[in-house]
Amino acid sequence: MLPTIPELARLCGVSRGTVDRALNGRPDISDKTRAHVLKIAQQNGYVPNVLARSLVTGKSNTIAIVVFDLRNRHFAQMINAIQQSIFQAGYFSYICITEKDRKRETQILRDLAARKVDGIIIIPINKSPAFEEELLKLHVPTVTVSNRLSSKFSYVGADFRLACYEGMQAFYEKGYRNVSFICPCADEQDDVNAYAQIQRAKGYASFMNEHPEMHGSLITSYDYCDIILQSVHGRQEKIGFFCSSDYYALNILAFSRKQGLDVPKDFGLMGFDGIDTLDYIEKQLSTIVYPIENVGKSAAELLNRLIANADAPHDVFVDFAFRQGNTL
Amino acid sequence: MLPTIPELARLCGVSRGTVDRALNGRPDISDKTRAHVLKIAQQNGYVPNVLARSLVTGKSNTIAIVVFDLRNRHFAQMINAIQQSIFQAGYFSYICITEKDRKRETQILRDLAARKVDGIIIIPINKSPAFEEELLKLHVPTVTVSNRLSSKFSYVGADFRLACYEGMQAFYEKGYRNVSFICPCADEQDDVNAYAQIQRAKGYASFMNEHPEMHGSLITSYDYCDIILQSVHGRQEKIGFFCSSDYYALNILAFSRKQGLDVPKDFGLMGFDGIDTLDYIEKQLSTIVYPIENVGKSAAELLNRLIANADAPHDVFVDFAFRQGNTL
DNA sequence: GTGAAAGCGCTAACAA
DNA sequence: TTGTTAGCGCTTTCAC
Repeated sequence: MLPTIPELARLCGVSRGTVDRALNGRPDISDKTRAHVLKIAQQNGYVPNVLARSLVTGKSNTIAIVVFDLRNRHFAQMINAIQQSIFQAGYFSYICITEKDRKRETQILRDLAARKVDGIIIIPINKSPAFEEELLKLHVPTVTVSNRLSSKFSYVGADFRLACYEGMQAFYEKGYRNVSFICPCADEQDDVNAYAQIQRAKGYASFMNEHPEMHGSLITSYDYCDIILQSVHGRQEKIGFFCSSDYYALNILAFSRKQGLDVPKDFGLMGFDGIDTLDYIEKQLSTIVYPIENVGKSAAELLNRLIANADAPHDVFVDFAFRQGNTL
Repeated sequence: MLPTIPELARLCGVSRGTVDRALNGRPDISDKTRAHVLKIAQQNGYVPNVLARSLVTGKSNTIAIVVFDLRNRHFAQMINAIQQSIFQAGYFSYICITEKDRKRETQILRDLAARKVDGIIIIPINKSPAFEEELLKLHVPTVTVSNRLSSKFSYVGADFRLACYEGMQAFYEKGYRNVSFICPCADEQDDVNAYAQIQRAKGYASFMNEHPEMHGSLITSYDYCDIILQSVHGRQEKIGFFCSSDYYALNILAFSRKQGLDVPKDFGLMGFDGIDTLDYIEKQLSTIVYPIENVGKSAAELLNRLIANADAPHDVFVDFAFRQGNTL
């Protein structure tokens, strides 16, 4: 349907090599022939076949972004940032959603290798050594984000542990001596990679360890709203809840609205991530801002360097920041 | 690095054709040879080269989703729904962001044709006949979403005009006789495709025409918050604002919180789309729900049929629904 | 400055 | 049942 190089060659009365020279701005061709070929190509709506080109060059100019969700604001923001970076470099990107299905993730990675992607940015949901080995065997430059795999893979993230430790300090300074940490993901099966979440829980635990005067617990149940309701009931002492993700905090705020609870009067609340949905709600949620746009940008740049075999840091840690709202 | 078919053939001591038969479950091969080839392939980490396959079959098993934004909840939800549908059919998808840059959109479409995508789902930002012609010349099955191009292209959307007309009825029944429509996008340059937005504005206009007792205007300025502030000031009569997108309404709610205005006491507010961010805010925004997941699903199914040359409706209109909140 | 030919890795049609 | 071969559309090398 669309013309190919041999076709243009016939139309122009020159050889395929000459057409190639004209089309791709290569030297060793007269201005006249070049102009002619270009005109004919244009007239016939010539579109190069990138697949054929990739087959011979070995470069597909495609990268893949593998995440387990898209509805979460966080991922959309990150993907957006990555796209900005790579588009200029001429890359297209596959977006792949694993839905926290480990098998699916494995399959997707295999498929991506079959499609000869030049690189992969992934928030992995697997973590087994077998998985790592498979990923390595694909021989595709890979950057892991948020969820760490092992030192065999480049990583972009933040010091989540320290971040939560500092979040706890904020509670402490505000006079809270009873703070629980809400982190349902930490409870998932052993074989799921929840690194980022677990590090956050560890930061909490480490603060609690160092402060025996503190009370509170790690809440790994998805019924955290009910648990909060019970904990708050008839209590005098200041009590706080630190969520490992803003989404939990948003749910809690919606819940307390319905229950007639007042934050921070009835309990203090803090989130994590700093998603942009927070801009629209009535309270300013205190949270730890994990600058996901920077993460995306860094991951893209790192991957670029890996692909180009250029010098690149193995890991990149972005700065987080505590943001004071009015829920503490 | 990774083995290819000729390599496996050598390793197995059979011909390339036989390897192909084994690998792709084709007939005319003994169980024994098949098993042997499969084992060797597995041992050597064989991964097919999909590019080479596509080159010969003429099918890339890839579709593209072209939108102008990703940060908007709406698009993320739609992409998610599309992915669900097409993944089962074995497709991968490129996500392309045009950022409302018309040239960029044109370039992206050309690049997609060069990559031999099997189909395209697009919320177009161009609308010129020249653009349509270019798109047609690519000979790639295409489904337009929300923003209509012309009858030359399949379309998935809703009757936005009727939707807004009905939205106005809701205002009317609540006693509002002064309602303005906030639709900044309607003001964009002539050559930008803002079909969905403009249809909404038309629904408003048509209601206003039929009801001379109504007052109000079409607000196309992005300073709509200030305009509201002035309009509301010292007014007795019930006044309402109908936004062509929930995002405007969310901004207005955030603004009125700051200004100490009370919705719906000081003014009535209605949005459009029903994005899921609404679940987290303190008010229940009255809105028109445009079921974007259905849109995504329908678009994917329609595209599938177009690609397969199967019977397919030319256009699909999904049902919208007015959702009563507490902002009227 | 231009043409001819090999080959990227695969599928598919035809021989053996 | 298996092997051989001709492309898919392109890049690249080498010869003219």
